[in-house]
Amino acid sequence: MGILQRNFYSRATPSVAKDLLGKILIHETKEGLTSGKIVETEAYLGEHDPASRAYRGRRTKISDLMWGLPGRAFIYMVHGNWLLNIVTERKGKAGAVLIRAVEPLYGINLMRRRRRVKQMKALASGPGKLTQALGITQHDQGVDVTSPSSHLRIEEYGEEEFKVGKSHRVGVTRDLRRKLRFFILGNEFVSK
DNA sequence: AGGAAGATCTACT
DNA sequence: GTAGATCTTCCTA
Repeated sequence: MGILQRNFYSRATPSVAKDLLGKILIHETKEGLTSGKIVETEAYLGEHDPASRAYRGRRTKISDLMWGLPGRAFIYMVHGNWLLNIVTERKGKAGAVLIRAVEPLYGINLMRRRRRVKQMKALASGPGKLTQALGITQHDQGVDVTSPSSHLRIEEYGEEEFKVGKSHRVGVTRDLRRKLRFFILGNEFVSK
């Protein structure tokens, strides 16, 4: 129980992606606290992954984070949506896990207000939806999710049995042969 | 300047 | 269930 330590993130990216399933993502703002159980993730590898921001070692102001300290938030905008990733691998090696969907736990009324949708299922069942629901923006760029004092952090949950499903990543123009999307089988908050 | 980007919503068949 | 419009930043020309 408790918060996930840095050594959790300082491992091979696909393992981190799979092991983040069932953990709790928490975000605190002035409006209140919201949290959800992670039910879907994707692994983005380093230099050899054409879908990765680190492809061919391409460094920009924000992709630089991917080579940095594991366990920090890495956020970027795609089609008008903020997407939340967590940096993986040891410092100096690029990698990140995209959080694609969470099952709402606390602050559901606040999420409803932010998202303006009726269906619970539509609250956070997608990478752009969950950042809206939890109020995550570029303002959280680089935040250390392993720190108990962070307003954005990830904690362990109780023991829980579930089966992990795998597939190719969603929406990427050039994917790898390997299946790098992970999700909790049968969970209704998975994006598709 | 202009286009690309791990997406989402709407309005239909 | 699917196609199409629209979303907003950042990066490259």
